Amino acid sequence: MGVSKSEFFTEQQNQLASLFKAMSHPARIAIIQYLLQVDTCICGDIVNELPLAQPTVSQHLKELKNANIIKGTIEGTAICYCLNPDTLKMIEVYFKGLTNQLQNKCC
Amino acid sequence: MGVSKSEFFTEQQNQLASLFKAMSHPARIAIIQYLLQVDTCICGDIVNELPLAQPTVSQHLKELKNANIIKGTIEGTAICYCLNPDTLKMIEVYFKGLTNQLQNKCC
DNA sequence: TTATTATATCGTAATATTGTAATATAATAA
DNA sequence: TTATTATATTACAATATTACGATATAATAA
Repeated sequence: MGVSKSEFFTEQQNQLASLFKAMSHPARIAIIQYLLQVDTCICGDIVNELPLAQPTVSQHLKELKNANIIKGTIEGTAICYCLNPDTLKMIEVYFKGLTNQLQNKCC
Repeated sequence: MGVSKSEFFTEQQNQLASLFKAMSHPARIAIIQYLLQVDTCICGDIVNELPLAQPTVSQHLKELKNANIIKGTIEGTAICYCLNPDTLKMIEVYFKGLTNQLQNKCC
């Protein structure tokens, strides 16, 4: 049916799934890595960095913004993009919790 | 077109994207959390833990197995499932690297 | 052998995602 | 005002995902 039965899962499970979905495309990973690589927020040359048409890149940026992985602020005609350290830190902490819990148990 | 242009991205970018895609559904997050919660590998009651039909759960388990997030070993008529600590550790390390790099820069 | 039980696969419907051309918007420049 | 430039939105085609009924497989039990 293509529809996730999200109502049967917890808020946290749905939120984590959305976050990972935002990172589940190589173009969006490439955007994250590019923003990490450059020294500062980058104003308006992300489209040129990717092998995709402008509307496609715009769509990917929108998904990353909706997931709070990046922030964009308007700067004249351009838009300055930045990673959101809080969200990335949150994911790191989640996986740290996972691996810590795993050490005690298992297989 | 519904087809990712994966050939234009690096191997690492595609691999990370696949890994996150495997975790981009609440049912698969629920499976991960359930395997973490129980003390040991769990043999054959994952279907009963989820609000989804057996073929659907089987499909989700297959995706997690393909992504190396869980391992399954046959145990008589049942299958014992376990988290794969290596993969989870790898993701944790990736995000640790991200947040470390972020501290020096930014916004 | 014939159940029974657990899991996988197939087929398919409903919906979501990806990508782009065309177009719109919004800020500044001439 | 009319360009120009940067980004967003719309519309749509191609493909992928999600879910499940029906069925297959595979191990054990009776």
